[in-house]
Amino acid sequence: MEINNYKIGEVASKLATSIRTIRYYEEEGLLIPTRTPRGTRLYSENHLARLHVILRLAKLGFSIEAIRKIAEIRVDSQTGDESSNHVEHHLEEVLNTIGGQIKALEKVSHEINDARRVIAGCHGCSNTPSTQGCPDCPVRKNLNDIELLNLVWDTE
Amino acid sequence: MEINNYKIGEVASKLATSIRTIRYYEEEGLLIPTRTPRGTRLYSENHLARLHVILRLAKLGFSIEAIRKIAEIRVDSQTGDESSNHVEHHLEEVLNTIGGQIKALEKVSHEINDARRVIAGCHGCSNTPSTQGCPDCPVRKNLNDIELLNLVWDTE
DNA sequence: TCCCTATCTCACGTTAACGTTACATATTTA
DNA sequence: TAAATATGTAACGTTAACGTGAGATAGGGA
Repeated sequence: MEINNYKIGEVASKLATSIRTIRYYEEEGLLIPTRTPRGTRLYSENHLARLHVILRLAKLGFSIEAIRKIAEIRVDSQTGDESSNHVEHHLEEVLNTIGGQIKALEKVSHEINDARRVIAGCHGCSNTPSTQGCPDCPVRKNLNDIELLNLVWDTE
Repeated sequence: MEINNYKIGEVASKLATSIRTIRYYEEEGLLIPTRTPRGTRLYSENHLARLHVILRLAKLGFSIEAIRKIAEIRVDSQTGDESSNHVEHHLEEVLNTIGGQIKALEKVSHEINDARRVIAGCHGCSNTPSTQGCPDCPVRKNLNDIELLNLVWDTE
């Protein structure tokens, strides 16, 4: 079915990654190409699609191990009900982790926005705890509500 | 104002991190404690709040360098308009990056759910491209719509 | 066929973010 | 005050995810 085969150099430039990375994923068992009789690696369109997913996940911070476990869904889901439940459980975990990550990122995002606004309203003083010239400093007043401000505020 | 001071061991257990990590952040200039005359590190409540933010960001994948740059907001926002604009620009970048990360994570999350559903509807066949026994295999039919399925599908 | 670029397989190098002794003080507890 | 813990500095070790040559074929165009 698939007619096109690509050599590793083409694959690398097509997906904007490095040859070493592709070979590394092969060492890790994530992407096994076919070979010419002489040993040159050949990648099909399927390989490209698979590699694209791997790169997406890697960029999001998934480790090789985590990607490998996600890839094992099919295998395990075919080997009886118990292991199938095990896989379902693992997937739930993954989804929960991702969900938590999203929540945490949204929180940080909001805090950065809030912090920016508060700081903008404090052009006069120097924003240090020892400052006496700005007793109602908005930064200090929001330290408890906007946790990220503690990073901006000088440590005592 | 702040009365409580904590030694490094207390801080580590309070924030569920390691002593080495705290000292490492100090080496990196992110969290500078005061010292007793003899040299023992002392951390105030402010230090704790600051460390908590650092740990949150680190857990989200922010590098030390990225955290440092966020912490520099205050400093730079006080040094004239040009650098202030520079900081604003950097913050926009950070927010865009976070936003993109959130979108990408949501996409993966949806794909995992979709993939799970599709695979569940394919208990019979072996899910490999060479399978002839399942010509209408739902996995193959969704390979283009649900990119993550390419990771689950055996590579040709 | 000659030449040049691409690929191959080792195998050592690199960076971030800590972990892990080792050995010397400091502090706390019995 | 002695013993048990905690903390200090210094420095080498560790892991993941590649980067970077070295030296030897392979493949494609003039």
